[in-house]
Amino acid sequence: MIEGLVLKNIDKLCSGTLQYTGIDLGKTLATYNFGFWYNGLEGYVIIDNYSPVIARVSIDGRYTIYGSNRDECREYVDKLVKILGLEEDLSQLYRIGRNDPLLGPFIEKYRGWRLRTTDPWWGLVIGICQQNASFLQGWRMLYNIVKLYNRKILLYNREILLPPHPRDILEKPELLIKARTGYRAETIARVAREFVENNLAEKILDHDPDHVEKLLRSIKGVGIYTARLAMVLSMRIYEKPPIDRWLSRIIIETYGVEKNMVEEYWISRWSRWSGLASVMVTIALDAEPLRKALERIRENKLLPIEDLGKPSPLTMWRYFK
DNA sequence: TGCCAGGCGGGGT
DNA sequence: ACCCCGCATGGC
Repeated sequence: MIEGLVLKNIDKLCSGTLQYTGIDLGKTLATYNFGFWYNGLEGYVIIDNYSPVIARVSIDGRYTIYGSNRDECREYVDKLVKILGLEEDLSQLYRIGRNDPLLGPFIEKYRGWRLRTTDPWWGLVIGICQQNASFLQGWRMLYNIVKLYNRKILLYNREILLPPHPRDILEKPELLIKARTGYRAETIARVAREFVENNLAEKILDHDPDHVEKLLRSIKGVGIYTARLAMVLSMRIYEKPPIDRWLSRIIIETYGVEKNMVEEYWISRWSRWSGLASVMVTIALDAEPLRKALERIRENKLLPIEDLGKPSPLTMWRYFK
């Protein structure tokens, strides 16, 4: 119990229905999400994590937006559409990947799936927590972070958790250790400082891949993988793919390419969609550890398994509540 | 018990 | 340009 904590209450601003055919909002909301933000029927989408604006979205498309500034509602709906990727045209990617030995089945069965983006700060934290750890360990760190910082807002008197503000990290860096992030805590704190003290959010607005990658990599502890994953997850910059040891091995085994040619091959295969393809592979193979993932590929089990018995990108919301 | 895993930087060559 | 190591933590 934190003494004197008063939660800000934000109001209902507007509501409506998202009319987009061919989009599977359930899968879009479910992927890489926690139980406190998605329950199988509806989810909370954080439109602005700093002066909080939140959308409640049900899988049939109905939405309500909560915030403090009623005049901005139309702009918030536009942002919601962008976050959910509702207007992203993936037809070229589908054409390229139709018969792909790795992503073919996923691309066919999950046509309605879209990448749900985060803000750059949280995208970087996600990337850092994946460093040198299993999928499960990384997402447990993220879960611990949200729970321990316990940043909340009241939506019409309903409490909703939010990711910590970078300032929260600078105030209580010790909670990162409690969240079991280990040596990653220093990197997360450095990134938080970049946002608070050096206005990193403004600097990366131009979305030029090389410029953004260079800026992010200038932070100690943020390397090529973390920078690019954050670029995919928060800015839809797909032309510089994040390729970790896991995906690298998978590409080597599946396509029979040499180790030093992996990135070049992946980019040439997926054209400007290579970063999104990287994320798709993790979903298709349920983010299984390498051994098991390679086994799945050999057995041609290239679609997510509904009852895996353990958390996967699509089902982790059922486990982390 | 070590050893390793969806990285990274710092040290060597 | 490489190669190699240590690093928090957790799983096996």
